[in-house]
Parts: sequence; structure tokens; C-alpha cells
Amino acid sequence: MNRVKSESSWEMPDPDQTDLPSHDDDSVKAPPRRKADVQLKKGPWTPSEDAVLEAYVKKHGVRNWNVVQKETGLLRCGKSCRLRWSNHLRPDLKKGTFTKEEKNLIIRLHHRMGNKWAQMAAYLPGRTDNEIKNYWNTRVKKCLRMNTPEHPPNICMEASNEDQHESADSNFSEKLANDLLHENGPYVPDFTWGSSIGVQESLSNAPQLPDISFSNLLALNFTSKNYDFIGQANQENVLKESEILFPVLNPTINGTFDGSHAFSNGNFSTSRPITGPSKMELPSFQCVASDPNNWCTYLSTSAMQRSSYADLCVQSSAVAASAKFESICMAPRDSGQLEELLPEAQALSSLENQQLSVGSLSPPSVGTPCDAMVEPTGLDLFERDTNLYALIDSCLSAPPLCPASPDEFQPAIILSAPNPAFGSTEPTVPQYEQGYFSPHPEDSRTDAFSPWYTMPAVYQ
DNA sequence: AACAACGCCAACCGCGGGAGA
DNA sequence: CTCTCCCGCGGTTGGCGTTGT
Repeated sequence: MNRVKSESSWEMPDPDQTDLPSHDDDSVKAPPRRKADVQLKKGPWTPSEDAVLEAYVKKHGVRNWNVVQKETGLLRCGKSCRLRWSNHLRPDLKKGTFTKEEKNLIIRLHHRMGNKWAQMAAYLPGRTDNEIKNYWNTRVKKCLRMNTPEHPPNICMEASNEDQHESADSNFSEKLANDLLHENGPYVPDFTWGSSIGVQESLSNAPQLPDISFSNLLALNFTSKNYDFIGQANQENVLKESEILFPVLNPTINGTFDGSHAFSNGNFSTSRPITGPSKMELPSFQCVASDPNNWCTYLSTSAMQRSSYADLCVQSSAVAASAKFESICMAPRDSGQLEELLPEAQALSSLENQQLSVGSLSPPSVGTPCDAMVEPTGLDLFERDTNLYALIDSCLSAPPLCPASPDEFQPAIILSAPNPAFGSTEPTVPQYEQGYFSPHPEDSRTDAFSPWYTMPAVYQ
């Protein structure tokens, strides 16, 4: 949105009419405390101000924003300059509305990170934390109004899938715990969108990792076998709803199980540490108030709480659980939120034509997808979902495996999307004299997922 | 056409952490 | 060790455009 036209005539002269880069020595050499003496301008930036700032940054790079303010003569505080640059003038910014893939990613990231906008932005090239924040706040309002969960149930369930990795691989758990301990490095669980860490860890430490993907299976379950007891609803419709509500199924598919057994065998861990600080900002709690029967709540509550909830779930009937899902699936649709996912659902509609029996789920042949995952490809981050869908398709069309019990889970095949960190073979971010990105300190970790556009050594 | 509600966006503010004097 | 400065982050506000009534 261009708000330039709304530029009001402020008390300070517009740079257009003033000696813009006055470069006045007085301003340059003025002691810091002069700041208070200068009547700084507020409000929308004018194109001329933008030009001044942009030219300065491109010439000198970014260092001390207060110096920028002084040397350019802009009547803006350094803070404002930094904000303007990082949010609007940065050449790598991606303008326009979020794509559906980006929206999905934001949802997943938020489920994982909470209100860590800056960290989330690290996974969305060209997007700013402010954009993400604005999008999310809008979404929250929308969801509140529509009484829909901010995080689709599959997102909540994916959290449990993460537990599988943790429990199956102590090193992985350790690393994750370390990540969490150090406050949310850009750890990206492989279960969701295929991070290098997840992939590498899983492959190196647990080549035969029994990767029981509860959430994924459950998601599939509810879009397949179990939806046959979703009330009187038309199954096709329910399926479609489910697909909308489960826009991205978990890529880690390695077996099948009956949903009702999934809980009783305790195969899905509830020990996943809460991501990030123990702040109530954690989105998980926003899902659905404090309904212990609600899976969103259940899956995102602290380990201790979830342990007790687990008992509840163990004791509760599958019907009760499914009824819950039914309520979710049949909840009034947020026209905007869900409709934007409709294309995906339609893309997935081929699943409908598959025989969606739980027993029909089977891991695809080991090898190809893994290789594709390990070896960086040129795939864009957001092609991942497409791959997932294809994968799901292949899984659903594979011969039945149908283990009778969760104990019969097959050895894992860890399927993951290309790591965005390596997915692009070409740098898309121009290099500047000075770095203007601010990757999270954890980004520098060699073993961690590192957003590809923070890699240049332009770090200050 | 007028109005209200909503959506989106830009920008500001306060705070905390890190670095350096 | 303390203080100051700077930076970055997250929360919030306010304005404009769009949509619905």
C-alpha cells in the first residue's frame, strides 16, 4: 500500500523542499545529545526521503543508523531509518501478498516458534518480520472472529511427530534441547518442511530410524479411514474439509496405524519441550482455550500436562476423539482463511480418488526421495509442498501394508523437502558493502538450518 | 450513495541485550 | 563494574483502502 499520498504536512519541511542532504557539519559532529534538539519527523516517509536513505545506504552501507540520520540530514531518527530500510528499501524485499505456501509456512513457523517474527522472517526470504507479524495478527483476528484455530489441527499434530524424532534419536533430542535452551535458533524440524538439520541428523544418526509419524498418520487417518465415523456428514465433503484443514500433510511417512491405537501405545511422545521461552505467547495455547480433550490443546501443552492428557486420551474413545475432529472439520469455515487453501485442497483432491484405507498407507520405496532430500536440489522452498502432495499421493497409492499394531511400524523413510538453505543454487541476495541482514545469532551455527539469504559474509 | 466494519499496512514505542568507553 | 549508546525485537496504534450492508 502506498501511503505516500497520505503524507501530511508535518512541522518539519519536506526534504523535497529543503536542502536535503545538508550534510551539515553541525549535524555530523554534533554530540549525541543533540538528538533531543533536533525536531525529528514522524509519520510516513516521502519518496525523497526514501531516495536519500537508499542512496546513502547503498553508498556507505549500514552501520550506525544514527550516523545515517546525521549525515543524510534526514529528519528521522536512526531507528526510523533502520526500520524504513529494512522494511521497505532493502532491495531483496519481496513485495506483494503472501503466497499460500508462505502462509502455510508462517502458520507452521508460528506454531513452532511463537511470536518470534524476526526468526520467522529468516525462513521467508524477502519478507520482513513486520509483514509476518501483520499477517499473523490479521489472521488471529480472523480466526477469533470465525472461531477457528489459528493453527490448523495438523500443525498441532505435527508437533507430536517431532517427538518421534526426539525419542528415536537421543542426539537429535539433545541437539534440539540445546537449541531450545539457547532460545529458538532457527531449528526447523524435518517433519514439517525439511530442514537440513533434521535430515542430516536423522540420516547420520539413525539411518534406520523408526520414524513413526504420528501426526502425519493421524492426519492421513482422519482424511481416510477414520473419517468414516465422522458423523453423518458426507464423506467426500468431510474429506475435502479435512484436506483444507490439513493443508500440508507430514512428509515423514513411514507406516500406518490405527488412530485409536496411536495413543494407547504411547508411541507418540509428549516430551517435546516447549519451543522457546515459557511464555504464554506460545501459539499452541491459543489454539483452543483449555479444553483437555481438544487435540490442539493436548498436543501443545507442556509435557507434564500432556502426560495427564495422554491418560485422558488413552481412556477416551476414538469416537470421542473423532467427534472432536468432526467439530473441527465441520466448524464454520473462515471464508478467507480456508478458501485460500482451497486450491491446495483441490490439488489434493486426487486423494479422494484413492482408496483411503489406513491399511493402504505404505512408505514409498526408500531411496529416491531421500536422495533428493539429502542432495540439495534447485527446488524452491515452496515447491516442497508440491512434493509433499506427490509423496502423499504415492504413499496412498502404494500397496497396502497395514500393520496390525503400532509395533509393526516399518523402518523409517524420512522424507523431507529440499532444504531451503540449500535448495537454491544461486544467491538471490545482492551483496552490499555492509550487511543489513540480522540473522539470529544461532543462524551462524554450522549444523543448524541457516536461512540461505543470511549466508553472505556481509555480516557486520 | 452513505456508512460501518474489516483488512492491510506502515510506523512508532518501549524494552532488553550487547558492545564499548 | 557501571554507564551510555546502539541495535533489534515485539507490541501496538493509526490511517487508508476495500468490502459489505
